[in-house]
Amino acid sequence: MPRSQPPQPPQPPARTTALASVQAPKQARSEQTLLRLLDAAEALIQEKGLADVSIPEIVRRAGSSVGGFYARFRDKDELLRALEERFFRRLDERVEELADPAYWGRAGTAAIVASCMHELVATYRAENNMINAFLLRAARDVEIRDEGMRFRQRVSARISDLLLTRRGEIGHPDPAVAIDLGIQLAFGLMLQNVIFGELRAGSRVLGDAAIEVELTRNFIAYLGIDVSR
Amino acid sequence: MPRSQPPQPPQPPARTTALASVQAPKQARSEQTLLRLLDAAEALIQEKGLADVSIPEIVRRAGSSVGGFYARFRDKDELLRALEERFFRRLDERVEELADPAYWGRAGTAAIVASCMHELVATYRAENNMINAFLLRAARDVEIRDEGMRFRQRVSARISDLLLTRRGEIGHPDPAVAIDLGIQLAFGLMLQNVIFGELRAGSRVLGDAAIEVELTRNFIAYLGIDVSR
DNA sequence: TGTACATCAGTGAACGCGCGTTCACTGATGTAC
DNA sequence: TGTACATCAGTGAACGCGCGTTCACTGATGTAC
Repeated sequence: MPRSQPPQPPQPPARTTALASVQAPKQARSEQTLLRLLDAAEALIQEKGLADVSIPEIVRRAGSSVGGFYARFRDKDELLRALEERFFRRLDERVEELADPAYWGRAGTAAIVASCMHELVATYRAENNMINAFLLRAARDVEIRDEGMRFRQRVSARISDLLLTRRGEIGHPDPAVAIDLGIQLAFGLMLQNVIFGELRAGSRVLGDAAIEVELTRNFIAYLGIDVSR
Repeated sequence: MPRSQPPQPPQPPARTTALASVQAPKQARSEQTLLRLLDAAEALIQEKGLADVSIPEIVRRAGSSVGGFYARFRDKDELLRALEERFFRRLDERVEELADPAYWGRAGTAAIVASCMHELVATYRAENNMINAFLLRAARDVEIRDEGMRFRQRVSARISDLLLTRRGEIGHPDPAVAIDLGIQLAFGLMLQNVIFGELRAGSRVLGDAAIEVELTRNFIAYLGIDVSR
C-alpha cells in the first residue's frame, strides 16, 4: 500500500540550468550522466556528423550504457532537442554581449555590422557539424525546427534593438523588415556554406575573411546605410 | 561457348535524352518503365517528401515491381541522382531562356533582376519537396552535392554573361564575385524558406510578392546598381 | 545508530521494426540460319 | 516462314542489416522510525 505522502527527494545539484526538453534528474549522479551523454553526443557529432553517430557509440564514449541513456532521454529525438536547447542557449549569451548598445558606444554602424558578420562566420565555421545536424533534423522534427526559428527570431530582435536606435541612417523604407531579412540572407549564405562545404564565387573559393567582407557589404547596401558620413 | 561477336541490340528509342546517372535501357519497354519509375518517385516526393517514400511504394505507383526497379537502378541513391539530373536539366532550359540577352533587348537591369527573382521564388515554391529531398541527400551523397554545385555554377555563369554586358552599371568592385554571391544570397534565403516552411521578417510572414521585392532590392543594392538613371 | 524499505540509477543482451536489396523464376523481344 | 537460342525485362516473396528501443536484473542513494 503506497504512502499518502511520498518522500521528497533532496534537490538535485543543478550544475546545468535545467533543460526544458529533458525530465530533470533527481540525483547528482544522474545529472552527471546526463551531462556526460550530452557532451559525448556533441563531441561525436562534431567529429563525424550526426548520420554516423549511433546511441551505442554515444554511451560508450560517455562511459554509460544504453539503458542509462534511455533513463535520461525518452528517445534519440529528445537527445537532439536537448542538444539544440543547450547549443542555442550558449549562442544566446554571445548574442547578448554583441547586441549590447553600451558595448558599442560611438562606434560606426558599419563597424558593428562587420563585427556581427565576423561572429556569424566564425560560429558557422566552428559549429559546422552541429548546425548541419539540427538542419537535417529540422526537416523532420517540428520541435527542432521551431526551436531554430525561435533562436533566429531572438537574434533578429536583439540586433534590431541595437540598430533601430540608428534608424536615421537606414535608407530602406521598412527598417525592421530590412534588418530581419538582412540577417536571414547572411544566415542563408552560411547555410549553403555548411551544406556544400565551401563557398565559391566568380570561379574561386572564398575564404572566411572575404565572406565577412561581402556579407558586411551586402547588409549595409541592403539597409541603405550611408557609409560616407 | 559464347559467340565471339555478341549480337548488337537495336538502338533504344530514346524518349528521354539519356541520363548519365543511369545505365541506358536497351528496349523501348524498359525505357518506359524507367520513365514511369522516375515520374512516380517525383510525384510521391512532391506529395509527401522523400522521407516518407519507400521503394515498394514507388513501384506500386509506377505499376512496376521491386525487381523491375533494381533492373533500372543500382540502388536508391542512383534513383535520386537520376531525378536530380532530370530536375536540373529542366531548370537549365528555363535559365537558358531567361539569360538570353536577345530576350531582354533594351530592358532596364532592375527589370531583369526582378524577373529572375520572380522565377526563383516561383520555382522554389513549386518544387519545394524536391529541393528539400536533394538538400537532405546532399548532406550525405557527394555526387548529389556536386551536381547541385554544378547547377548553381551554370546559373551563375549564364546570369553573369547577361549582366556583365552592363558592367558599367555595377558599382561593386568585383562584379563577377558580386553577381555570383548575389545569386547565392537569394538561393540561401529561399533555402531557409524551404526548410522552415515560411519566411518571417519584422514579426510578420512575407508573401511571395514581398519576398521577390526584397530579393530584388537586395541584389540591386549589393551590386551597386544605380536605378535612378 | 541501525535496519527495512522505496525510489532512483545503471547494465547490456536481446528484440524487432522498417526498408532496402537479393534471387530464383517466368515472360517478352529480338537474332541467327 | 519457322524454330532454336540468347538476352533483356519483369515478378514478388523472402532475406538481412542496422539501429533504436525494451526489459529483467543489479547496484546506489536516501528516508522512515
